[in-house]
Amino acid sequence: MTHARRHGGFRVCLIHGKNLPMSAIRHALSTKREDDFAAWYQEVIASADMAEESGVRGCMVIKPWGYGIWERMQRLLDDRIKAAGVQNAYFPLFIPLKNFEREAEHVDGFAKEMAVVTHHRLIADGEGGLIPDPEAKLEEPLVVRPTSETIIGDAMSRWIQSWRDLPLRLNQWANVVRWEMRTRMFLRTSEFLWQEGHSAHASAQEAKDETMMALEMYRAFAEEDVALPVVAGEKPENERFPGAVETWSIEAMMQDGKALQAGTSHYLGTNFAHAANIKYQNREGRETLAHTVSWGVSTRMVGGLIMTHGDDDGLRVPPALAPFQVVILPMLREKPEDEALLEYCEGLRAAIAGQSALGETVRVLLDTRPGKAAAKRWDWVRKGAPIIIEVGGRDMEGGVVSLLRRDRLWNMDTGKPAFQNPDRDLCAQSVPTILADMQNGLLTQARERRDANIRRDVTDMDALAAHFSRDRKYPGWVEVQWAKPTGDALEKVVEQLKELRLTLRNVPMHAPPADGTCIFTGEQAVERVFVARAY
RNA sequence: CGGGGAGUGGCGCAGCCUGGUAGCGCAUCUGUUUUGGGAACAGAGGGUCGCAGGUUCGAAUCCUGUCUCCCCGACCA
Repeated sequence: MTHARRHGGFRVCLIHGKNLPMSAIRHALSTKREDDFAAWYQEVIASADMAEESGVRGCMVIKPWGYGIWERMQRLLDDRIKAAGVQNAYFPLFIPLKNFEREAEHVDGFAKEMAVVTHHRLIADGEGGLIPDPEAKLEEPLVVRPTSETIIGDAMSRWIQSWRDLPLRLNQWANVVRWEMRTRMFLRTSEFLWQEGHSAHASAQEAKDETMMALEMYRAFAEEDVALPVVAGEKPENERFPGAVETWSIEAMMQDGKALQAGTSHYLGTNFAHAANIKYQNREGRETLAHTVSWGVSTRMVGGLIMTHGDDDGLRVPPALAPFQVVILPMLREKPEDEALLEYCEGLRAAIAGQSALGETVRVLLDTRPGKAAAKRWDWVRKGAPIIIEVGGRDMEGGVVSLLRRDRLWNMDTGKPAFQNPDRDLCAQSVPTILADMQNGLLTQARERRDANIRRDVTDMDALAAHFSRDRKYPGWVEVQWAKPTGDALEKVVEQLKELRLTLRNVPMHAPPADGTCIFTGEQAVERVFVARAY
């Protein structure tokens, strides 16, 4: 009985958030989350004008609104990276094939998904087409980078001679290519945009500290900027980055209960230093291998934002990331009185632009494109602009405006948009408060939803299988206790989970110590680990 | 890569089985009337039917190949 009730509770909690009178409301999207989450996700992207298919396998065109959100992420994360003392640099797109041959695990991990450049010229095929010129075959093929450990390692080996050269801490913003079997916009594309941090250190401890520094930076970025509650923890051995000694991640719960790995930080030990010959003379004059670290966050974070904050009316962009936080829509009539209205709106725009919210100048757009305000309103609702302000002649006469908060879109009594009508000047002053409240509210809402959908009382495999049975639409996550098996024993566990379409996510950092038995082996448990379906 | 589905104006689809001048809805443009709120009416523009071959007097339609997208798996920092 508890089960049935919980199940019902989960569905309401995961998708609706609140019990709205759904039937009375005409939503801005045609697909609801609870009806078809995957179709809903794609409709949000299309109707918010974020991205579209390109015709090139697995590659997308990121449109201004989607790219604007990514640029905001870049800005805020880059500020954090620089504040941590890491410097930006740029390394080549092409990596010599032989670089990958030096680290066995690394090549195993990536060989199956690499794009390779083999020719440097095209010639006519005699039938109106072009083919790679057989005469222009490269001596050594070039790999389009799937990640840059090996080429940055080359540079590090040249730049590091002495212990005085350490630590060397770099970051690059770049695109990478991984020839994935199955792609989904933003979540897994053949080409994606990211930042990759790379550092070399004198000691294992210092390198591990850097690994944790990056992980904590990601946690703060996710929660404070993206309003994405995450669990930071260590990945189990089988989920490690190829060639890493330790892989840490931040994991977020999407509204369908699946887990999304939203950022990773790897302690690479001396594996890559050995492969790339990153050595230095220590204070005693002895040649020593450096310890290296890498960490990355990608455009996948945009997908996580959509699946965390989107609703049945489209996207909701957290104010910190919104390219425009406030959009003003004058109700233009193509008549002489438009001029006075525009002047009134311009006054509002200037007043809002003079405000500062979340530590930055408020980003406000006065949308004067021709068209009806009501039609444009729904465009901005679907795009997820935090505050939409409509202004008509009657507002102007009364010295007020019509303000709509994207996080409180509907008046649940009337089933209509929940407009407020503040005084124009008070409205401008209240914008920073509203934006801060919304940023905070989105995080709180997502965190409560996540916490309500984590179970910690599952102690045997039958109960686990029941919890994740096929008729459970959105089962969320389960935190289990385990004996941390390794090698073949771990493989067996992974196989068991695979049959349930489940994966091990991570071992949360701040969990209470284990006090039970291992759900997989029955031995004394040593720690807790999250089990979930994953993207 | 395995199984399933689909590519036809910007978007969503019908037509294909049974070959014979390319259609519908939304969107767009123009005009009129409206308009405190996701307008109505009238008219108009826009497609070599994913691409390449083949069969045929004639191909969106039949055949072969190929590319792309979606779903389920497998795969996946």
